[in-house]
Amino acid sequence: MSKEITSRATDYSQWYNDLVLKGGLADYSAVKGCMVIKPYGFALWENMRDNLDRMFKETGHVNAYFPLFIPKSFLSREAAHVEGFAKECAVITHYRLKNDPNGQGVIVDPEAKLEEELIVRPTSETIIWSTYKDWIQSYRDLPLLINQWANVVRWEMRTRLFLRTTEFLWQEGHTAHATAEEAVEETEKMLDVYATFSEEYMAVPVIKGVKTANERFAGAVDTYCIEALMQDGKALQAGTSHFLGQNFAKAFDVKFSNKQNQLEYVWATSWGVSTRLVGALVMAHSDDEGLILPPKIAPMQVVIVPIFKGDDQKAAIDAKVNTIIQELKAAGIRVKYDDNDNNRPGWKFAEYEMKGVPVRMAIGARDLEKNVVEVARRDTKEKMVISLDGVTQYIISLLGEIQQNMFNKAKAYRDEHITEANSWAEFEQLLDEKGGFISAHWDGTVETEIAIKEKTKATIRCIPLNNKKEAGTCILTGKPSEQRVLFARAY
RNA sequence: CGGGAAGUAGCGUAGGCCGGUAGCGCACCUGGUUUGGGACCAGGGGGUCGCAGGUUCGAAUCCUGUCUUCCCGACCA
Repeated sequence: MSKEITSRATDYSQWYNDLVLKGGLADYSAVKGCMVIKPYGFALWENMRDNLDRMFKETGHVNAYFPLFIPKSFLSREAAHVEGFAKECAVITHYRLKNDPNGQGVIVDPEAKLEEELIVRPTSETIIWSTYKDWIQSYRDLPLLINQWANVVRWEMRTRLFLRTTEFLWQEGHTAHATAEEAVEETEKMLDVYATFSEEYMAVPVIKGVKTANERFAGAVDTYCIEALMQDGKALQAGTSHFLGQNFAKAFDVKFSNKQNQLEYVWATSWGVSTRLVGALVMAHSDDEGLILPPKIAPMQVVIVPIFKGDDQKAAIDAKVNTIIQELKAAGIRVKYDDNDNNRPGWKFAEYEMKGVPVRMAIGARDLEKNVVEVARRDTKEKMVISLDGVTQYIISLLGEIQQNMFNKAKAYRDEHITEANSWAEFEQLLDEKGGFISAHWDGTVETEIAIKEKTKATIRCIPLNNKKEAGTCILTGKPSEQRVLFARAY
């Protein structure tokens, strides 16, 4: 069949592409590096977005929206920031087209050149801090806790569906505080929100940590991150939360009067997660038969497939299924009844397995007689025959069990793939033969970090929060080290 | 951006070297039989062969350019 999926063992990259394309999440588009997010994929993103949005609001944040375009000069106000993003910015130079005088089509009107070019935002710190200057005068205006849901553009050389696209959807929180302590607290609080969301909703275990100076966000004092592990043993940065110090306040001259009526620069944070999370979800859980989606964010949690001979049986099944659906919906469960007659049950089973629907119910005349239904769970592929009495309660607890099982399985895999290396030979062997996170001593210098990356393609994913101090020697240079850090090859 | 591969109907592909009416499977439409793990029979529709030039009486096929995708690099909060 045309919908066969490449196995993970054959070609992991192709497996991932197959799942995204054949699972109906996204498609390639006519624009290089940009994808079309299809309804099923967007529904998944919406469920992520809605839960995150609620969590942001519960922690005191409000939403706003800032422009897509940023004056070129803004970007260069913060030196490290422009350094980090300059190489991947789309630039608007003109605002008008005209008919080509020499033939068909249209050309850029050379008379419509902009006085100052506009950058399509790769991130919004600059446009937002230029605005915050007008919003903040007093300590009474702080903290300012704002989030925006937006699209951004980063002109990457090599793109991959969801994991790295030229345009992507994300949220970016931008907060302003009176003290460094409060800003750091905010940075850590939002990292916790991300970790909670990832583990409790996506069922993807993450390691919270801090980036090294070399991996830090352009313009940040400290970058916190959550790191997840994919089934091929590569790490994926799933979210970041930055303590920006006073860098952007100084760049955009944002000061406030404190209680003593002294002017001080404002302290800042920014934090974001993107549609990349969809890629993380796919790669963390799915198998060679297709997607496996966690119940809490699956667009469909339950699909019901009728099995019938003739209209009479169909009518009897419809009647029963309608009462089941009403009960499930009343319990807040997202359920679909697929009574489309174009495809037979076997086709539907395969299709919904590919789409990763957590629970499938199949019901036929035989079941009606016995007052039962066949329930199949996607995560373990087990099938159970369940009494129709109390089936709603059963499904509710089953969805909870699937959610928990998916997390447990991913966590067991992740935990098995955090390995200590105590020598260079061991480090290289682990990278090539086992993958995953490697906990090893590092002498703390950028030079060593880069040297290791050049030799092995492994990077320091993070220094875990609450890392225990432990004297040792750097695996590459043998110089003294005070703690282990986590290395991995990463997306 | 460098190296490699590819683009022919919605999807997967044959044909290309050696130029001469574009074929097959799945999907789709109509009718019928079916329905407990990717149904079957009969009939039918859909293509300027990625796009733009060029060579030629004639181009899917040869030449040039260009766009897009995939794999490996470089790049990447």
